[in-house]
Amino acid sequence: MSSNTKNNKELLILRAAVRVFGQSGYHGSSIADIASEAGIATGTIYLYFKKKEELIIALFQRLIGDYLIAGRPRLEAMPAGFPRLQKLIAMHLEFFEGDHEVAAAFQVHLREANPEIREGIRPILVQYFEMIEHILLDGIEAKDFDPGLDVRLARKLVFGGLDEVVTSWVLSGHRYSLMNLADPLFELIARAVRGGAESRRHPVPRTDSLHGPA
Amino acid sequence: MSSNTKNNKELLILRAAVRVFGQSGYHGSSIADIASEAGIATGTIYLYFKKKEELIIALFQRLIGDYLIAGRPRLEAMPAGFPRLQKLIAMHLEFFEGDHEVAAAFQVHLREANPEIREGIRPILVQYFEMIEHILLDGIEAKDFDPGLDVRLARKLVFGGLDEVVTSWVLSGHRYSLMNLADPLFELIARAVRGGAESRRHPVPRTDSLHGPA
Amino acid sequence: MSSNTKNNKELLILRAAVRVFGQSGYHGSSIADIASEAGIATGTIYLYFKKKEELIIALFQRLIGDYLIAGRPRLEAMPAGFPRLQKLIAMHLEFFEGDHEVAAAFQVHLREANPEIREGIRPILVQYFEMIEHILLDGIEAKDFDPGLDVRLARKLVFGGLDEVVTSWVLSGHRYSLMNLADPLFELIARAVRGGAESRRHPVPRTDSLHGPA
Amino acid sequence: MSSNTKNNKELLILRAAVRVFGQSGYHGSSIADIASEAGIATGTIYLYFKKKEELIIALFQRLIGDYLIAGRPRLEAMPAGFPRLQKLIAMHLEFFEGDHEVAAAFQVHLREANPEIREGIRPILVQYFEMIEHILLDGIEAKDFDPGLDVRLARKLVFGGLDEVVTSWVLSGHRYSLMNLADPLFELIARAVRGGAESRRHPVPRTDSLHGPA
DNA sequence: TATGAATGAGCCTTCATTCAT
DNA sequence: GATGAATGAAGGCTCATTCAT
Repeated sequence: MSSNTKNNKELLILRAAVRVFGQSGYHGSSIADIASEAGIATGTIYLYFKKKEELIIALFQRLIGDYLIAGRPRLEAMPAGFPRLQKLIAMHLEFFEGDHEVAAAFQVHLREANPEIREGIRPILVQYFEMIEHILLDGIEAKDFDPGLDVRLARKLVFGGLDEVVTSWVLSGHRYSLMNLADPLFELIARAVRGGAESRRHPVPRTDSLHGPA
Repeated sequence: MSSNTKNNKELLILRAAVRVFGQSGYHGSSIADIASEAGIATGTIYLYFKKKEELIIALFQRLIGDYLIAGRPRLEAMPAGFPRLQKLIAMHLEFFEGDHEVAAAFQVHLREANPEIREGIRPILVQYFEMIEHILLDGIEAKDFDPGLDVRLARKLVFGGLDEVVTSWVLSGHRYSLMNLADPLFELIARAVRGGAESRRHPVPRTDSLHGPA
Repeated sequence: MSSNTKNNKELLILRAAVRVFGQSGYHGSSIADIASEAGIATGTIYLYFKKKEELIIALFQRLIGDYLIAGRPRLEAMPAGFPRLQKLIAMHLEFFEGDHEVAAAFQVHLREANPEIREGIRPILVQYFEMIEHILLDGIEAKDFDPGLDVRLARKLVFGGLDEVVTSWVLSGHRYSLMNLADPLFELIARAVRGGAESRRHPVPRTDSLHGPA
Repeated sequence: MSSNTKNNKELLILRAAVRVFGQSGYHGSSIADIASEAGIATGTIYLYFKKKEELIIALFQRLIGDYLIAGRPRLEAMPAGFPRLQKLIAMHLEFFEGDHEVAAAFQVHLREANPEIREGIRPILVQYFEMIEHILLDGIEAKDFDPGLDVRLARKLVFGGLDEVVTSWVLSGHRYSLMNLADPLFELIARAVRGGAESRRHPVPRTDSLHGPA
C-alpha cells in the first residue's frame, strides 16, 4: 500500500509534468507549474524526484517503457517481415495519437541539449532503436527485406520518418488523423526496405485490423 | 560601408552564437557567453538583436538561407527525378558534415518548445520542405517517381530520414563520415518513392559522379 | 517508567544531535539528519523538542549540566587556590578530550548569532563562569592568588585560554593529547593569577597527582 | 578609475555585510538583506563576490588584513618583550572598540562550522597567530619572557584571553570600555609569560601613551 | 556605436514544521 | 507515542535586459 501510494503520487506528478512540459517545454516550465498542475505543493515533487532533470528522464522512461512493454508482445505476435514492420508503424502512430500531451512532450524533448537529460534519455531510446533493428533483421531472415539492407541506416529512416510524421502532426495542432498515415507510410518504407522486384512475395496489405473489423 | 560594418558585426555575433549554442544549447548558453565568444561586450549584442530569441531565429535564417541560396542552383542543374533527389541528399549531408558546429546547433534546436522561437523557425523550415516537395513533384512529372506518391508524406520521410541520420551522427560525436551514407540513404529513399519495378528507368548511380565531371 | 522512556528517547535524540552538530554544525544539519542518526522518524523529534533551537540549547544544558554536576564535588574536594584551579583546568580538558563529538559541537556553537540560541545558552555558560570566578575568589581568600586580582577579568583569561586550547585541538583534528597541555596551561595561568613572587606558597605540582592517590 | 570604482563598490558591499552579519549573523542574513543595506540590487553583489561564503571570507581578510598592515609597524616600533606585548593587547582591544559592528561580526563568526568558510578564514587567522608567536619569541630573546615558555600554548592563552574579553564585551552590548581592560589584562598575561621572580627586569608599566599624554 | 556595470524578476531547491494515520 | 509524507516559505544564484558613460 505504501508502495502503491508512492507510485500513485509519482504517477500524478508525471502526468502533470507531461501536460506542462508538453505545453511549455522543459525550459519553459517551472517545478511550481508542475506542482500546481498536480495540485500539490512544490516541495512534494522533490520527495519523488531529486532534480528537475530526473522528472523528464523518468517521463521518457515511463512512456517508452510502457510502450515497449505493451508493444513487444503485440509486435511479436505478427509474422516477421512486412506484417511486423507494418504493425510497428501503426503502433507508433497509434500511441502518439492516443495521447496528445504525451506526443507533444515527447516530440519536443527528444533532442535536448542538457547533457544530463540527453544521457538519461539515450539508453531508453536505444532500446527502441534496437527493437526496430531487430524487426529489420528478422525481416531479412524472413526473406521479406533486402538481404543487403543496411539495418542501422534503415532504422534511421524508419524512426526518422515516423518521428517527423508525428512532429509535423503535433506542430499542426493535431489537425488530422495520424493513423490515416500509417498505411501510406508503411507502403513507402516497405518499398525502401524490400529488395528488388523479385523479392516481392508479400503484397502490401491494408492495416484494416486497426481501422475496424476485417 | 556602414551597412557592411553592421553586417560584419552581426555575422561575428552569429558565428559566435553557432559555436556556443552548438556546444551548450540555447538554454545552456547566456548572452554573456556569446558576447565573450565573439570578443565583444554583452550590450553590443543588443545593438543587433533585440532579444535572445532573435539570435537563434536569425541563426536558422542565415544557415538555411545560405544553404538554399547556394543549393538551389546546384540542385536545379541536375535532371529532375532521381538525380536531383540524390543531389539533395548528398548536399544535405555534405552541408552538415562541413560544419560540426552548425550541425550541432541545428539538430538540437530544430524542435524548440519556446513558441516565439518555434514560430520564428517554422517559415524557414517550410521553405526547405517546399523545396523537397518540389523535387518530389518534379520527379513524378519526370516519371521517375510513383505517380501516386503522397508528396507531403514522402517529404516527411525524406526529411525525417536525413534529419535522423544527421542527429545520430552528431550524437555519436561525428565519429564517422556522413557523406558515406549519402548513397545508401539515397538508394533506400529512391526505392521508396519509385513506383513499381517497371518504373526503374534510372539505375542508381554512384555519388562520386556528383562531385565533378566524370 | 513513562518518564524513564521519555528521558531515554530524549537522550537518544540529544546523543544523535551531538554527533550530527559536531560534524556538520547547527546550520549544516537538518532535523531529518538527526532523526536518521537517531534511528527514528523526523516527526518524533518534535514530540520532545518544540523547535530546532531547543535541541541545541538542551544539548548545552545537558552537557554543561552533567559536567558541572560531576565536576563540582571533585573540584570542591580540592583545596582552594592553586590545586582547585589546576583541577579545573585538568577537568575541562579531560572532559573534551573524552568526547570528540561533544568537543566539536561545543566549540563551534559556543558563539551562535541566532538570538534565541544565544539567550538559551547564556545562562548555562554563566553558571560555568561563576564557578570559575568562585574558584578565583576562594583562591584569593586562601592567599594563593593576588588579592588585587580582577576576578571577572581573570575568569575571561582562564576560560578564554581553555577555550582556545580546546578549539585549536578540535580544528587540528584532535591530533595531539589535550591532557598533556593541562599542566603547562595551569602553570601559565597560575603565574598570571598569583600575586608577587612572595606569594608563591605552593610549588606547581604535576597533574598526575590529581588522577589518583600518589 | 575603473579599479577605484570596483573597489568602492566592493567596499560598500563589505561594509553593509559587516553591519548585517554583525546584527543577524551569517546564517541569519540573506544576500537580499545585505544588498538592501548597501542600497543596491541583489544581483550586484554577485558581480563582486561569487558566493555568499566569499563575502564573509573577504570580510575577515579585509578586517584582519587592514589590522595587520596598520598594526605591524606600530608593534615593531615598540621594544621587544613586555612593551610590544602590551602594545598588542592594547591594539587588539582598541581595534574592536573602535568599530562595534566589526567586533560583532568578527566575534560571532570566528568559529564557523561551514567548512568552506572555516578554510577561508583559517589562513588569515594563522597570520595573526604567527604574529603573536613572534612577539612571544622575541620577548624570550629579549629576556623579558620565560625562556622555557611554550610559545604555541602561550599564544593560545593570549589570543583566547583577548578573544574572550572582546566577546564578553560584545555580548554585554558594549556596556563598558574595552580599553580600560588593556592594562589589567596585560598585567595578567605579562605575569603568565614572565619567567620566575628573578627575571622581572621590567616593571609592569602603564599603557599611558594610549590613554593620554604621559 | 560600444561598453559592461547594474538591475531584479524568476527559479530550483532545502528544510523546519505539521498532521493524518 | 511514533511515523514520514506533505507543506510552503525562504534563500542563493542566474541571466536577459537596460542604460549611463
